[in-house]
Amino acid sequence: MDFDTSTPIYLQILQKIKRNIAAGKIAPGEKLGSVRDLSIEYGVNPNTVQRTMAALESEGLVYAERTSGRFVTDNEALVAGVRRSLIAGEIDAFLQSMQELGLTEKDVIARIVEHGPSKEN
Amino acid sequence: MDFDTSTPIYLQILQKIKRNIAAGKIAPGEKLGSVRDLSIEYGVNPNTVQRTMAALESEGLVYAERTSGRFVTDNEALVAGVRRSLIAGEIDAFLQSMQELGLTEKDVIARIVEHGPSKEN
DNA sequence: ATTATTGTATTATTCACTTAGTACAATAAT
DNA sequence: ATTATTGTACTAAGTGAATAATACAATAAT
Repeated sequence: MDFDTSTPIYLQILQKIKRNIAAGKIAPGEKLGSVRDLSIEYGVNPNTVQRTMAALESEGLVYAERTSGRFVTDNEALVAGVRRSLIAGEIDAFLQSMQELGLTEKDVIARIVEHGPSKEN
Repeated sequence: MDFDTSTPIYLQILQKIKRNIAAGKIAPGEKLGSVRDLSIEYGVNPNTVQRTMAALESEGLVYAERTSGRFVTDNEALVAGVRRSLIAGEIDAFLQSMQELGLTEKDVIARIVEHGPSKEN
């Protein structure tokens, strides 16, 4: 994984995992890699991953079991809420940004349309 | 101005000014506030503003004149290019993010459409 | 010529993030 | 019982960002 030097690594990992949970890429109840394994996977210090996990736990998105490992919450309502929150927040920020740069919502929609119909799922 | 603790302040100021230039809020050739004044306006150390300005200069967006102050470049083509680049980059990032969260471009457009017309909520 | 304003440079200090290394605690697996 | 794997805690060191406090350099205004 490639990190942006202008944002703390533990936050970048946090956001990545958070988005994966919100998107369902990591399902509720699913087990995460161990702190040690993830630190290797991300190429960072185990302490950094530990910090990420502490933050994710304080949000209630994951929980630790002493020696079994760490798991995504089973609270699907919470996950759904996080997803909605992420989407709403990003849309707001995006539209405001486009407006500041002089684009109306019509302009934005036109740009998205011509952006190229991507493959359907 | 309120800063995000997770990104260097000098970069946040950089992006804000850069966007203002791209949006034409600060016109080509227009004078910027002095380092000292801006540091007060933003509530940060003059050194921090100085660092921002050094970065903006390395991008060619502003230039300094010894005692007159600092000005936005007269190169309108450069400014226009920066604007296009910002817009294109943000649209790409936004659409990719929405796709990751499970929204198609149609979904996104629908959300944008229902976003604007309803100022009442 | 003097003054004020501007950009610029320098040194020191504090703080958060990151890494490194080590150790301990709990429990599933053997 | 022992071992391995997991989460967790701790100390030390290095780095970049931000602040604070000065000082110097250049020139427009007076």
